[in-house]
Amino acid sequence: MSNKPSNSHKPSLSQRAMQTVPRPENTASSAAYLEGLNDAQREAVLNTQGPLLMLAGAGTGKTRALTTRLAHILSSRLAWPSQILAVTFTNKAAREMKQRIGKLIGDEVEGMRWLGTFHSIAAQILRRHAELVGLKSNFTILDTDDQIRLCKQVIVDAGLDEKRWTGRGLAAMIDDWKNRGLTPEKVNKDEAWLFADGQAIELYKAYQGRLITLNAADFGDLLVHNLTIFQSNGDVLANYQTRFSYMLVDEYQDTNVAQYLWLRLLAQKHKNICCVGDDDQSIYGWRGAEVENILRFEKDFPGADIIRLEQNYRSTPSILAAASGLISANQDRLGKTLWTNREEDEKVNIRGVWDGEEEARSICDDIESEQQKGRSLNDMAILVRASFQMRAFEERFNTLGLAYRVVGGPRFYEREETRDAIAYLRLVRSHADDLAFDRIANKPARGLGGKTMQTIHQYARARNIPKIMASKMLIENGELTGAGKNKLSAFIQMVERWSAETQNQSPRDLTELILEESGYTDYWKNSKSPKAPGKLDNLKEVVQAVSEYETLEAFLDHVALVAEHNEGFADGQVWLMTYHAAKGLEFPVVFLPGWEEGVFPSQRTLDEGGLSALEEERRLAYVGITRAEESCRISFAANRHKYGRWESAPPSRFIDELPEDHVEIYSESGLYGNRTAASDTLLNFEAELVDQDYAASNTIWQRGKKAGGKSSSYAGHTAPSSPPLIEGRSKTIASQAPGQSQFNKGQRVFHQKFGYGKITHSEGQKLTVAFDHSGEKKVMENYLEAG
DNA sequence: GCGCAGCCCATTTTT
DNA sequence: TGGGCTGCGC
Repeated sequence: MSNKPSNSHKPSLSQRAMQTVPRPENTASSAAYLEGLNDAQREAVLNTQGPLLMLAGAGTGKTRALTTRLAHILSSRLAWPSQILAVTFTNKAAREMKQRIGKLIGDEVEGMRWLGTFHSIAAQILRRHAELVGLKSNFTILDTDDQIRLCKQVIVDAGLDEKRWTGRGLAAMIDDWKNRGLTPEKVNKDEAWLFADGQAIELYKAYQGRLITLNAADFGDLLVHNLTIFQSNGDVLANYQTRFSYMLVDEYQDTNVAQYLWLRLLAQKHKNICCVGDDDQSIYGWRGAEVENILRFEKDFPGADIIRLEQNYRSTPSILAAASGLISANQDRLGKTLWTNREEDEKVNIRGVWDGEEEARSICDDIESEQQKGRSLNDMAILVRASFQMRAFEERFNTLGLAYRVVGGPRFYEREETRDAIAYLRLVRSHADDLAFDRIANKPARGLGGKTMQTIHQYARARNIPKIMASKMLIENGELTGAGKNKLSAFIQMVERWSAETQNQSPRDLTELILEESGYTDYWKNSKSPKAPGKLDNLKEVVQAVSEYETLEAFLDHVALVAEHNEGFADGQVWLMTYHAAKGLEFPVVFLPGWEEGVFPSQRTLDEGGLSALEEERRLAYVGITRAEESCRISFAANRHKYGRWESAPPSRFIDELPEDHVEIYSESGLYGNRTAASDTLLNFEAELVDQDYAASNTIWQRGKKAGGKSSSYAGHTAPSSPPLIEGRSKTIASQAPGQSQFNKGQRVFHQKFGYGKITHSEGQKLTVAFDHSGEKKVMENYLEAG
């Protein structure tokens, strides 16, 4: 756990951090809110002038320091609430910050109009100056799904093959540019070849043009339009620069280039910008976050002070040591030394098991045994790398009748029926919202098939007018006839009537009216889909959500920017979520299953990500371990049922990076000890490891194995009289009768990892196969299929 | 316009 | 393995 900042080119950072910045002589420094802060936190609160980087390790009381700082600025009258810009990434973080400041300073917090997410604040600014980028102030904010659909239209309109060039692909590329703050004019010409044979930038332009016609902005636009406005309207920028005398940014390691530029522009006048973050917890690189922003802070803001919060109040020494040891394998980091004065307790557990089912079973056994010892289910969490890993746990929970909750998953406002209902409201608000029109014009079916929609689309595109207008013209000039015409006409009349009703009815009543009259509710009532009852419930939820707003506008803005919805978790449930979802949370007991190569780090990362992606995976592991307060239990399975096939993967390289002194290995005797078919298989995959350069000569899990393994009673729990893990293994072994191979010499076979080959030698279940592409290898027969 | 069979694919997801 | 999408047939 050495504090060895490997970035030796930036020595001044650590040096600075060592220095104690003189505490300002300030009467407020004796204020009650400073009590109980440690030295670093106190400094972070009182050092208000000039740029400041607060490097806050996991569990070091970051939020406390940050909210106290704001309270201090306000109560010292350094600024009015309206002069403070405080940005977060999530609505949840913004809400929490507001609450906690409120506890310190009371109602004054209500005046903090510029406390919010990057996107909500950028949206506020953009609404004020929309005309400067060709929008009207009531522009629609598009979500990801709208973006993709619009991209698809742009691709089709450009006459490209929509199978080769997908909407999703174009949207991803445009997003990437926007994350980097690039308008079509600023994109490097070479990047035109990233998509559609050199037409990428043209498509980006076309997409932006469509957005203007639709009077819409996507998430990325909120920031990029702000930048455009600031850069070409000095007076507007100066206004905000003057207004924001203090700035505070949470989770700075997650900012993308556009957000960074936005902050830098705004901070130029007062330069009182405080960025809080932890480079070791940067896990959103794949979404455009640039760890570089935090690594480079000092250069960007000359004269910056750096404060490290390193005293951890969350975890035991072993957990901290494990996390610190692991993360020290990363090259690009500022380096911190987390420490704690908590008592040493249980070491970090590492357990190897036979397969995924057994992993779920053993973790659930642990959970039940903790529960019997009086621990609440709320206090335990299982964190996974990817959601496919959740199924095994959910199945096990259901079998045992253990209450659990999954955090994440499809969100309320992203569900089909919610989005449909919202599309109706959007269309009622703005008849120009073609994306809403496309979505619900024929849902429920009104006989408006692809042909009619096609005609409307082309007519509208040719004249650059909204589709509703195009529809009306097509009806009037007789280009549409028959049933299609009548149905379309009736639909438009309905929409217009609803729009008129906006004046007379509350948003809630209007929503109910629309869902009723449009036939949308009936559409689900008549549906035979097993999902229909749930969808109807969700529609009621939408009505409920709308009723909390005074205007349709307010509700729609909420929907666009606050994609979350209170689902109201019950108490007494085990938490199940991804590492990403767990960031910022903490639990007494944390289970980290699936530490195998290909699962964690993920296969995708191994295949194409390179070093930086691997480092991000490692940070993810760091985030996972540091969620644990008392007990952290890592496991890996020798075999895993994945995509309908059995796969065997070596333990994660991250396991070998954990410091030996702080971990304890519990491996089953059957797995590593006795010579059984199972252990042979393990020996075999160990051989494969050597092939692939994975296994260092003396890895942790091999040491565990050499030690003969410990008993399968785990972490001091009483082992069940008949260990449930036996069932799982015996079942698997039973399929392979010992001694006799089902394959013959010369037979063609297939192996998951090595592909096709021919058996050259057999010895029991150990077969030697000459693979077509991978050469000759010894493998166990249960990894082979007849080829 | 709908239903079904076959096909392809398969991380993480703050706004 | 299984969910989501597509293309075809009614």
